Amino acid sequence: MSKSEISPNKPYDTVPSDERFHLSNRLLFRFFKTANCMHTAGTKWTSELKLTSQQWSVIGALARPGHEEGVSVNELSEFLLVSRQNVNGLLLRLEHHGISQRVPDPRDGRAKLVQLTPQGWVIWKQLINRISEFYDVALVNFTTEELVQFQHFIDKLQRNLGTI
Amino acid sequence: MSKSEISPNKPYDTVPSDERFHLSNRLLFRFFKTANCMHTAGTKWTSELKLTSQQWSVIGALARPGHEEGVSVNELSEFLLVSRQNVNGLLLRLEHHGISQRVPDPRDGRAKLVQLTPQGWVIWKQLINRISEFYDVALVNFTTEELVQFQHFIDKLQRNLGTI
DNA sequence: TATTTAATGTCAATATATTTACATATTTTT
DNA sequence: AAAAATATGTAAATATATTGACATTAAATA
Repeated sequence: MSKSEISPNKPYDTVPSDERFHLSNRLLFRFFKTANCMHTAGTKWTSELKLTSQQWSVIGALARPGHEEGVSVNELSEFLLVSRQNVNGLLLRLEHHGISQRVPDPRDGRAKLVQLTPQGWVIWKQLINRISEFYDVALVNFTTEELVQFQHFIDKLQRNLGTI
Repeated sequence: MSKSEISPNKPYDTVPSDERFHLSNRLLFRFFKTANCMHTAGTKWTSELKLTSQQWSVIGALARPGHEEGVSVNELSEFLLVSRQNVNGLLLRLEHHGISQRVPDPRDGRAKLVQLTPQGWVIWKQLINRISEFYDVALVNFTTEELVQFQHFIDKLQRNLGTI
């Protein structure tokens, strides 16, 4: 049952209103909205620590095993998939709260190593437990199999977007 | 195989490092990043129209069948799941480009009806085709069944977040 | 009818995110 | 060693998003 049979007067380049379009539209629109809700809910979840969900990501990236001695701004930018300039702004705010610091990279005079301060490590330990609770709420009623499947879809979408 | 059997010295409230946590962490982290990439890729996709992907949402909401005569800012805010203030900013930019306008609501002196201008309708017709191409790229290699399943997961996550 | 309550839109402050542009430091090349 | 190319970090302009505050209009209540 092709589209042209249904609406012969509406060619593809005028009104792409077939099922596939509506399905895609609904899916990606909700993906958008859900990501936004996740950010808002996450930020509310750790409001007592004065940390936004983006800041979770940065702190988590700095606390990764094997990266305790420091990470360059560029590495952070690539890991988080956001611009260097955005990372810089995030770091300025974290530094203002005494959570992270930048020290010169002994092996590259151009670069600086971003690392958690001792206070940052304390906050990380509180944060990771709070985040874990958040995950439990956000993903309650998902089986392990569903989580795997869900992530598989996200990764596929992400790869497709990477081609743009 | 409970966690306490694996690492008896690491109680839940210190290092929640079990499989479930890592799976959740990876999934939501990638969800975040993918949404961000989607915004960036989408905005690049319609850069020749000078429209960002958030503006797609607003224009699309104003072009919905049955809402051509206008929608209140509050309705827009609820539909898009973003704050009234954010909608206001988006509308200011759209109005600056002659795409939308606000007219007094004859049935409610407090409210204003947001509607597309004639030029806005012209742009919408160009936009919807470009968006359709974007969807095709973003969701290539997804079967219809997978799209349905994917959206089911997103909706479930969204509902869980709504409880926070 | 007068007062309170609620809905609506907007302003201001702040955080997140992008692109463009540029200064500085390090490599690489000549 | 000097010049060109590259990597890195920042600054500025703009868009998106939030919360808090507030003015105005409408609706509910006294």
